[in-house]
Amino acid sequence: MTLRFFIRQLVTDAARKAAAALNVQLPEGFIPRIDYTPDLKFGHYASPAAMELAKVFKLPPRAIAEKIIAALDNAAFEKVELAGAGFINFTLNQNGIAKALAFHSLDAWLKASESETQKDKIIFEYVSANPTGPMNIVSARAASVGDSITRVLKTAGHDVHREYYVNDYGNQVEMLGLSFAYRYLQKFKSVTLPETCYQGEYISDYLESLLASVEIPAAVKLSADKVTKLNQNDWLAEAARFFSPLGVKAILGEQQKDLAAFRTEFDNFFSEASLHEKGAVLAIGAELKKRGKIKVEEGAEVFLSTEYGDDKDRVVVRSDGRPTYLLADIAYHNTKVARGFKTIVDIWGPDHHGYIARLSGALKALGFGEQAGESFKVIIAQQVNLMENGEPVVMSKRLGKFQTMRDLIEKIPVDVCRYFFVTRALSTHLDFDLTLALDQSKKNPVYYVQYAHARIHSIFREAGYDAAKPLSLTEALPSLITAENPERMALFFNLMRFPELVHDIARNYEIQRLPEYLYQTATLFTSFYHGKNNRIKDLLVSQPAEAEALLQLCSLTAQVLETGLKLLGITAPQEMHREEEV
RNA sequence: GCCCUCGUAGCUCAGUGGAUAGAGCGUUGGUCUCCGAAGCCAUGUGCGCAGGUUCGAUUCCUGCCGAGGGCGCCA
Repeated sequence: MTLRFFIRQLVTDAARKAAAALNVQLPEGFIPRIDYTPDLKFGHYASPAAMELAKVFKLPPRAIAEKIIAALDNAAFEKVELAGAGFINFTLNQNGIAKALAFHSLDAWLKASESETQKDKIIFEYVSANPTGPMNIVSARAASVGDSITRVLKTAGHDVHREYYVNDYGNQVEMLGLSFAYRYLQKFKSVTLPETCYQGEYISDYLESLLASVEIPAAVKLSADKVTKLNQNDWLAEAARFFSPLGVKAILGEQQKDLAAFRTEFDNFFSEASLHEKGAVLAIGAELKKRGKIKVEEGAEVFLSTEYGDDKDRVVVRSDGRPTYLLADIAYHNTKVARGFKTIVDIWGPDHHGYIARLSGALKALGFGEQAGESFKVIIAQQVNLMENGEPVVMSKRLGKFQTMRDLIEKIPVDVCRYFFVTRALSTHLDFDLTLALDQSKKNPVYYVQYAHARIHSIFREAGYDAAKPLSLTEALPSLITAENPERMALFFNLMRFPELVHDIARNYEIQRLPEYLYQTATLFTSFYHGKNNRIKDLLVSQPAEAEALLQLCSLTAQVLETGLKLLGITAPQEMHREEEV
């Protein structure tokens, strides 16, 4: 159980008693807010509950706060004070603090705190890059954020499914096949690649590996002799059909390699083509029609998305009878509903924001969201600007060393990439500073956090402890936390917040708060480490019991840093080695 | 034209409607006989403008100004 949850229960009880005594009704489902005090000198936690209740109770906040304090079970508190306009400040005593430490390790504590989560079945879709070329930097950002958020959701106790939607159907896939065909033809004959084809050199590279590893059927196989008497258009059509699925497979394989190198995992890669093959796409169109949400205009079937706040109605079946991408996406999201997910979250690229209204409208039209707890949320991953020496890096072909996710991974360590990508809210533009990313000094925050972790392991090595095994936390630890040792107290209460932060992020998806927290933890630890009274090496001789307790504090810090970094897909090294400057 | 994101310290940015708005970088000055100096300590006249909602607004709403991005019977 987290301390915040514990206090919230006590305040809820007290507010209920206060309401009964005053003969007023608490608002339906009232849950008092429990915040952190702006400074530990005010106490450890604070609640503005009395201010929130002022209107309902028709009393001044301070008067309500007094009633709540009077009704509060205060066994866990050293003091409970009324402050400011009506804040209730809580200072825990050692019994209270020990509540959180009853689990002896961070893992056990997190596990026990899962019960505070309203467990949900969540599907998270992210990256979903088109299988027509290498992934770009925004995909890397989405991968990093999606992966980290889902790790947090799991830790908080949710049932999470991570999915990648593969657009392996339609025009662009045919165009991909045609691009391969042209590149193949170019090996024997000078032809110009049409503008509609994929221009990237990577097509030729993939073609070569395909030619080396796959049996090419006679109808497609070319030779110098055959090219002279070729019916070019017929051959191109045939060859495009042949290369199309192979090209998708090859490119998807490369994408998966990059994702693995980036330590991002998916539970499933969902094929769009599989929906078309099953007839699920046209079937969902029929379902919308049955529900009266389709009109026919110039021979095309049009979804009435304006009924759901869209700018205009959207074509879902073209006048020639072929479904649009939107209809396939509706069918895809319908499978998410059918698979029993209550919370559906998508991370999309910046070019898709206009798409939210029509898809969420379609889900509403199909009845999703009518039941309690059902929600559909889209997070837009905004663009990434690469910066070098304070100047934007132009991503032109000529200058662009950093056009793709792979370029990025090859140049910048994954630990650094992943840290940088999660330091800003996904929905805001991100300047990615390559100069700072390559900097191994203190300027680079990820190394600062890792350094603090490594330093703790160094302390354990020096003290003759096995650093690989976390120390079991005992009641000796809270006894350290006294006002005479502000560094210990600041560090300790920061550590107490970690499980609370996990729950917050699981609720609001604001992953950027985690790297910020870890940096803060590293700073507080380093201050503690330099504190005159905290020299474990000396205390081991003079005050072995206190040294043991301090080692527990260090161990808990290391567990928090390691677990936090792991949630971000970043390693927690036990020793740091700086690469020599060349 | 419509939509999205952003405007906080010299710079890059934090800040689930609450108490004295915080970090890093940069600047300047201290600091290693001592568990790792990738460190620590000190150093600041800042919420774009105008309304509104609220007991309370940097936070929510509206308008304006400024910056970036996006708006297909492509996927």
